[in-house]
Amino acid sequence: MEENADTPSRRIADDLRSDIVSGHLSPGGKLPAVRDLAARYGVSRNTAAKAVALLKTDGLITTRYGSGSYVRESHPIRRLGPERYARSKWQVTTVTTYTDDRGDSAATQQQGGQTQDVSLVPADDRTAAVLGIEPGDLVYERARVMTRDGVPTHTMTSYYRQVDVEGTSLVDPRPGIAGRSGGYQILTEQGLPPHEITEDLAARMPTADEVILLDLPAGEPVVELHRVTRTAEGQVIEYARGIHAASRFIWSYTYDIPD
Amino acid sequence: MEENADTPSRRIADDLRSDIVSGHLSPGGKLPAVRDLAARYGVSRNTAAKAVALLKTDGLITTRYGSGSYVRESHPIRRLGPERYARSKWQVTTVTTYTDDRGDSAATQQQGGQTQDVSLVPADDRTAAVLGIEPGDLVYERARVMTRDGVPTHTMTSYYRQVDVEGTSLVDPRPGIAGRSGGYQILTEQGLPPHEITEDLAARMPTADEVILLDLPAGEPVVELHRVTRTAEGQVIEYARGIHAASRFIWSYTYDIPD
DNA sequence: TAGTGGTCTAGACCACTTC
DNA sequence: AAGTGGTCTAGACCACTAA
Repeated sequence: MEENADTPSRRIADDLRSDIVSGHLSPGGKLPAVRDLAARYGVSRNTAAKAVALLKTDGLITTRYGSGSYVRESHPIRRLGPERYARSKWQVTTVTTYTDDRGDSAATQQQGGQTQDVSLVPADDRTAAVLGIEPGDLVYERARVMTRDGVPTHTMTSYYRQVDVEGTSLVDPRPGIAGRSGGYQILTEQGLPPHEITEDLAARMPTADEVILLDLPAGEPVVELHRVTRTAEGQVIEYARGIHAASRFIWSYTYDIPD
Repeated sequence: MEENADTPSRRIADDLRSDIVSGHLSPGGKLPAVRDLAARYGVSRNTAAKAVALLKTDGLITTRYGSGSYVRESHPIRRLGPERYARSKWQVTTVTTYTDDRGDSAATQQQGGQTQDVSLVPADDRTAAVLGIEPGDLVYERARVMTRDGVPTHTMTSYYRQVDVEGTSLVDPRPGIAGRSGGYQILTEQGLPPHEITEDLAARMPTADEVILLDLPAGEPVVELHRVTRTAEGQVIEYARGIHAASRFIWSYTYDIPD
């Protein structure tokens, strides 16, 4: 059943792997140095390094330059269901504002585990098609990077038609209102209450940029999520794209069997 | 912005990568031999091989032992929405049967791009919890491997309570009835019409077994899908687990924003 | 300063494919 | 038989971390 290349580097990697999964090496624990592995197994340093590299691309360990190799800590997994968009979570009746302590002049702000950056950009083909405008037309882009416990977990970039959000606090963001899911609140105030969501999901390996942005360990895939939000009348009011570190999420959907 | 290690192997890999994305090397096309790359760049064979290995783990190329390295063909992507479970697709009124030409005696059969294997197995903890039975209780396991154009795309293994399907054609499978989505038809005949589905999705790197089973190229993630099917009364009638080659699918879900 | 991961060279052997 | 990918050795240098 097993079609394993029985090579020294694979054997060393397998030994280390079973040490990890069996718990002999606990998360955060340090692996033997590559030089030590080489000596213990009687192989060259290069071969031992290759074994460690295998575990790295498998996402089992992380290496810290000049420090050592460590068993990767498994991150808490968050389950994402439709309830994360529930009205009760973003619909506010009394607007509570609070001032920004640090008084940033830039549009980028740190607030509650996310950065936010709003700008006016020309729509690309996909965005234009979804929002029902022409490619190149200006749209408001609201780019966010969400973090949890100081670790970046995902990005989410929303696009709005200019006419839909012009003059709102989303365009000139102040803390307290344009936070998480604040977009839906603003669209509701604009007479465009969101009603229906379509989410498309695809998994792939990250680009080099995404590895840096999300601080992804080697061997961690990402899930690319495209979200289209419509009103009850079917008008598209938001198009959003997000990149999620795969290991930190589970998506969950419940629906009736169609006819 | 770019935090790229400027090493020879990276540089070679980058050159090849831009040849691929620019189209100078078309899908299915052959890359220069490692020895040639080494000579052209004036590096050791080892270094050139490392560059090729980088592209391989990125999923951009495939290597064929003893033959060469080739630009990976992009597979057609299938969009998966709830409509794939539509009643009209599996509910049959007139049962059409046809005979198995090859007359296999085994329970494993080839039919229309999928293998099927039915057996009675003890339920693991997760399956038991979902189906509402005790761990170790016997359940019917229906394991399938789906292929498309001769390429395996995903596995899907369903679990049924013994009492729910005993004596049906699912247990003693004959071709023509227990094909794709045949399980729902049988459950309906048993007085347990499926009504609601919950799907959980998670992306991760494949195990060694999955790489072999799905013939996955290096650097291709998988999506693990867990499906729970219930009747209108909320009774769980099927629990299924599937492994999908990520690059061949997009999942799509549409739902109303909850309150 | 000592230890560590990362990378490289030059040469070698093996396994597999293609002809 | 020739070409190719995969792996290995032995030794070297560099960049980074930690004390």
